[in-house]
Amino acid sequence: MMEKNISTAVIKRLPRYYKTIKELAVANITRVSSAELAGRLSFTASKIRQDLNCFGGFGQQGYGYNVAYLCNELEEILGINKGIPAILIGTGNIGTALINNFDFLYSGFKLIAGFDIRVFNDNINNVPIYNASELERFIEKNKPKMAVLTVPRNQVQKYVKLFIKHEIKGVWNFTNEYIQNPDIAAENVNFSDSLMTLCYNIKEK
Amino acid sequence: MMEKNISTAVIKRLPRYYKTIKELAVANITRVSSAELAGRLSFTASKIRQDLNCFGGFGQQGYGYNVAYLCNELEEILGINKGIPAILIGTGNIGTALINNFDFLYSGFKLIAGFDIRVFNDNINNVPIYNASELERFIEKNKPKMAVLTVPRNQVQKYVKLFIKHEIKGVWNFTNEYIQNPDIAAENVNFSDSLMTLCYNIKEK
DNA sequence: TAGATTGTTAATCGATTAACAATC
DNA sequence: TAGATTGTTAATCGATTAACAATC
Repeated sequence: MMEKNISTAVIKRLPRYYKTIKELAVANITRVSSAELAGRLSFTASKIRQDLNCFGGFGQQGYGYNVAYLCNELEEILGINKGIPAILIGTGNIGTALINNFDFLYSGFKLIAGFDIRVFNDNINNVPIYNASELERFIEKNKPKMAVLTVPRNQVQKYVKLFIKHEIKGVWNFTNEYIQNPDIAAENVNFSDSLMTLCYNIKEK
Repeated sequence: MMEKNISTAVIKRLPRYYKTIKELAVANITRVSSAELAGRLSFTASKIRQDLNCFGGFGQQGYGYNVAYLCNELEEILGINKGIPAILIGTGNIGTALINNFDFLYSGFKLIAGFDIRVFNDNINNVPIYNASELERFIEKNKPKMAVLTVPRNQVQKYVKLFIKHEIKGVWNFTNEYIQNPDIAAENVNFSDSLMTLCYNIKEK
């Protein structure tokens, strides 16, 4: 919680550490060295030791890291072991695909409802879908802490304002509008940025 | 083409420059300064000038940048004005959502076919979908340069090998397996990494 | 104890910002 | 010409890597 200023570079690597360690844990491997992790992740061992040390000394000289212990610690650090309540706004193609297929719980969230302006009391993959007119009342009552935003970009600012008002702490943003706001954590998933970057890199091949 | 080693940090910002400039062009704005762009993008003006200068002096002292000209140059640099032929493997939920909704052409690609092991001669949103058994023959004949990969992760390595063999230059990777291979450009879109990062950042709020 | 491997400091490398001369 | 704003160099800041003493 009160870790002193971890750099965003480190934070972005945490999920990769977690997943690799989790795989080892599932495979019943009990210990691992930074050098082994380095091989699996194509990072340097030095970087891995330095990154993990931002959060405490999880390893042991001459031994390495205990897999089960490190796995638990990373779950704690990321905060993905709590099933934080989340909602989704906009049940179009991408929204629906996420509800149907994405394992929210694995990444730390419990999807408790979806909303759309065109829907009245439906459900997708056991997630209840309500009309957008119910949104504020639902938030007040159920206090979700995160919202997935899969709506047209012209509606983004309206929803961001509403999220902040109701103390939603984070937004997983699939619109093409960047969200950058000190009052709410945002992850901007931008397909066209990603694909344009690929286009550039293809040229260089 | 032969630009001298542009850093990945710069390359990742190019799409954002392009989109902002494109919007100005569409709005019939003819000139823009680095300071104005800085305001729109929440970058520093200095960074913007330095980034753009990696590719040449597009601006003019005392004037700023000509929007239409810069827009064209950025299209050229990114290479998004060519409609590079692309295919998609795996027409599950996310694959289908992309075919139905994503504007490939806007990001530089023309989606010419989709493939799936469970499908025989179908089509989605006017894109023909073939059985995966047809894949190699199709590639040989139509020479796509990019592949969207939306298959289960245990099939990733098989397809990467096949892409390289047939000189596909880039892969837009939606599986949970990271692709990092000197023989093919890869953009790894990883939903759970993104969401775990958001989970971490929510805790800090 | 000897070997292994961490934690951590110092050195290097890269990216960002500041500053200003050049020039439109 | 005077004002504006770029292109570019130098300074700062941050992130990565190397090295090794500490220690299990």
